[in-house]
Amino acid sequence: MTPPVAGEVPVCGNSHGFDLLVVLGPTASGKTRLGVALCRELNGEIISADSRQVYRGMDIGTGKDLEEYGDIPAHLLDIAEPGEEFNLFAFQRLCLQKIDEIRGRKRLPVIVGGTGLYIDAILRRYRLAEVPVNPDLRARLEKLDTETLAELLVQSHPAQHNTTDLCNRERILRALEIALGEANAPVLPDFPEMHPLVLGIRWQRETLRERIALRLRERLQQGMIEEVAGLAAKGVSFTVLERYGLEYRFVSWFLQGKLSHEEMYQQLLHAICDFSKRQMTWFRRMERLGVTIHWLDGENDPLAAARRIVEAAQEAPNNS
RNA sequence: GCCCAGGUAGCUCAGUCGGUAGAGCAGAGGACUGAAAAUCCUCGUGUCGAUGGUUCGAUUCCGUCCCUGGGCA
Repeated sequence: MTPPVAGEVPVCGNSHGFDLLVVLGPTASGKTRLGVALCRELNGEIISADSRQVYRGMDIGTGKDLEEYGDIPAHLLDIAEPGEEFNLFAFQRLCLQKIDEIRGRKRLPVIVGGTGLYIDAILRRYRLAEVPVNPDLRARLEKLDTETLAELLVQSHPAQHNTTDLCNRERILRALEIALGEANAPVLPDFPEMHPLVLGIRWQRETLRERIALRLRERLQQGMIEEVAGLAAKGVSFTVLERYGLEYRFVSWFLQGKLSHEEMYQQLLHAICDFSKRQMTWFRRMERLGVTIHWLDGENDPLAAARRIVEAAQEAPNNS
């Protein structure tokens, strides 16, 4: 097989192949490495789809692996301050913008990440209206108790998309804000043409667990605890840190004396393994809802397998 | 060799005054369009160590044997 030469890769506007590459997988599966390698061969740039790596200064705990990128451009990393809000809407907007920019440079956008919801929002084209925070509305809603708010949401907007968290006051408020504000939102721009090729890395559970444990030990040696302590010293409150991912939550608890070092390690390890399972559940759901994921065996040279799939896709007419 | 105590779910154990059993942990599956590394839901059949006996019926009672701890020699 002949690896495509930079510049000759079909990137957009053509009727064959793909014009967007996605590399997904659970945590510690080797997404970044594969994404970077494919960028080198396909003249690509990476767009990170990771809800935690957007924050500056949170490197070790989010597994940012900055040294792996080398000269490959990586977008949507380090774009927010800890404490700042970042969410699905912001991701989708920025990601679509980056896809457009990268295509403008005649290069291939390569989305790499493990946040299933974010990737799904791109691949399944969620229609998200732009609804900013509305302080007046909030002030009025704040007076009602949570149960009333939930009823209000369910009754007035039975079709509201997010059905997960009716018991969470903050989320109900936001859902109502969106539901009530949607009518006044600016008209949504059209979704760009996309013919995505989606690759997924997967491992035997047992092996992935070993990789997660190994990586966690490495991160502790690299100074993960010091990183969290440093953020706390700079004024990022533990309340905020505890919301920014498992590493930050458990290390914060350790720093506050709520857990011993050993407890922190064990509980964190367990939480990360649980999380990787939930990620896989999300990917399976995406498949069920129509996204084709080409699975690569992490243990068996995923890059070579990816090359084969890419080559086959470049020859086939797209049909997305 | 003798005397105790045990052998029940992947692990730690509970229980059945005889009617084939259930907790915790571990594990698994799922929901989910604005905090998503979030939030929430569901899932426990296993020769009850082996083999005889008593019994309508034994994982439970009795005998023998095997294994694992501990003690005595």
